[in-house]
Amino acid sequence: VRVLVCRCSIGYAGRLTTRLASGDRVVLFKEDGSVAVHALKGAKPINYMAGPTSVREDDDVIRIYRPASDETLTIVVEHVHHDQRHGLVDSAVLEREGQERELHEHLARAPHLIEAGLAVVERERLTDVGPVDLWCRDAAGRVTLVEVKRVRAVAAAVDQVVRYREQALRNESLGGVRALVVAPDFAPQARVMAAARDVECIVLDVPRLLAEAGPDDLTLFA
Amino acid sequence: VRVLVCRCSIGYAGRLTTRLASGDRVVLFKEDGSVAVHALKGAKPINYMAGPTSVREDDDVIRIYRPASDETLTIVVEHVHHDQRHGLVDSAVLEREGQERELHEHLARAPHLIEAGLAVVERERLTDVGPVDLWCRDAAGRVTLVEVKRVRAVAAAVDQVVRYREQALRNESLGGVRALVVAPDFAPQARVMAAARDVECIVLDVPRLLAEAGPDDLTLFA
DNA sequence: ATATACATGTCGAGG
DNA sequence: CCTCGACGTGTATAT
Repeated sequence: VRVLVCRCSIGYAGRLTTRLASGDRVVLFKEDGSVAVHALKGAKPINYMAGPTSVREDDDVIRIYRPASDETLTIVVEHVHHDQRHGLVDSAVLEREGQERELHEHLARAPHLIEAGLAVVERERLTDVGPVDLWCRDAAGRVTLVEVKRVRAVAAAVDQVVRYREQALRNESLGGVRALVVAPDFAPQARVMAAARDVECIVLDVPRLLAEAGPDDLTLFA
Repeated sequence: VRVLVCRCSIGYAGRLTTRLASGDRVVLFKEDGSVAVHALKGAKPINYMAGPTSVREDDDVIRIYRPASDETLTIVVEHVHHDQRHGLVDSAVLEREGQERELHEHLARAPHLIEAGLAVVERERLTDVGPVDLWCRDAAGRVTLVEVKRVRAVAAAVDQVVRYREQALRNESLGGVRALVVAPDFAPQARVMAAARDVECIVLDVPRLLAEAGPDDLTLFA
């Protein structure tokens, strides 16, 4: 990895065109050909290129080209504060825990958290318009489709479950099909949409429940 | 900005939990409190924290905490290859060309690209369920709502313009309101949705048109 | 501060 | 290979 700290101007041309006037930045060149330009603020690079790329350096102009997508990043170096290559080794991979998939599993084991009498028939049931998170039957035996959101639900989440319901109605010609969105919190527009489309909003912060109880104790809640 | 090149192990706990075993990485600490951890591959940080944060360093353990979202990034430093602070200055802002916003402006100047006789009444017209990209009237005088996508349109884009149409019908009690999606390309699901909901799909790659002609020559196309 | 939509989104799973 | 939805999404903009 090469770490270049410099004052520079940067241009990008590819999916769009960007221009960044002169200023100090930290530029990382990695062995896989990827490049990341960090400005002084923000967690994400202000400019970047995915590898593989070809890097050409003519004097004070560094030109990074990515043939696969015909993108070019051009860095005009005006002053070098620091420039060093590091021979580094890293074989570790990032391990994640606590994704939406797990959420479904926990809810599938404790559907009463959503509603008394609810029974999960199938998880991730595939339809023509996408997978339904939880395909259920309620206490009255009605088909009930549940879309689970780990974070705040927005209008799009309501649209999503409405699509599933339409498809379910078409393919199964069932009497009434209910549509639910389960989320820790709902955006105002989502509430409006849900009311308009007859979708039920269930406020339920499963990650927090899991944190407060043990992962195996979800059945304790009601 | 502090640039730390080191062998380290990293843990993140917040919206989920991640763990990264020992390896060499480049860590950037910025003045705004944000932190970016770069592994040896990939343009984007493998771990990161948005600012503002508090950073505490006890011996070989660096703990970054973000109160706003109760997230913690923990870096256990095993070996320091390089560690340096740089006093940097950068007041430039990234200028982008070709964003969706600009597309609206161009289309507003050349609405005939969408359809002959179309007239733009208002851009970014606000409704209770979101802003309508282009609020227009067609040659026959009918209200016509246009949703513009810079990239391939998916089902959600169709849902979006349908929301706007519903709202328009409710608030204005207009006769017939047309709904259009303009995009360089449409996903099959989007086509199906559009047909089912009576939404028209207009294939139009405005960025390419702009690239082929000059930005001021859009009116030449028909 | 909150709410909303964009993004060079990027990434991974499923058919 | 394509199609799709999730993402620790992050980030800017408008209310």
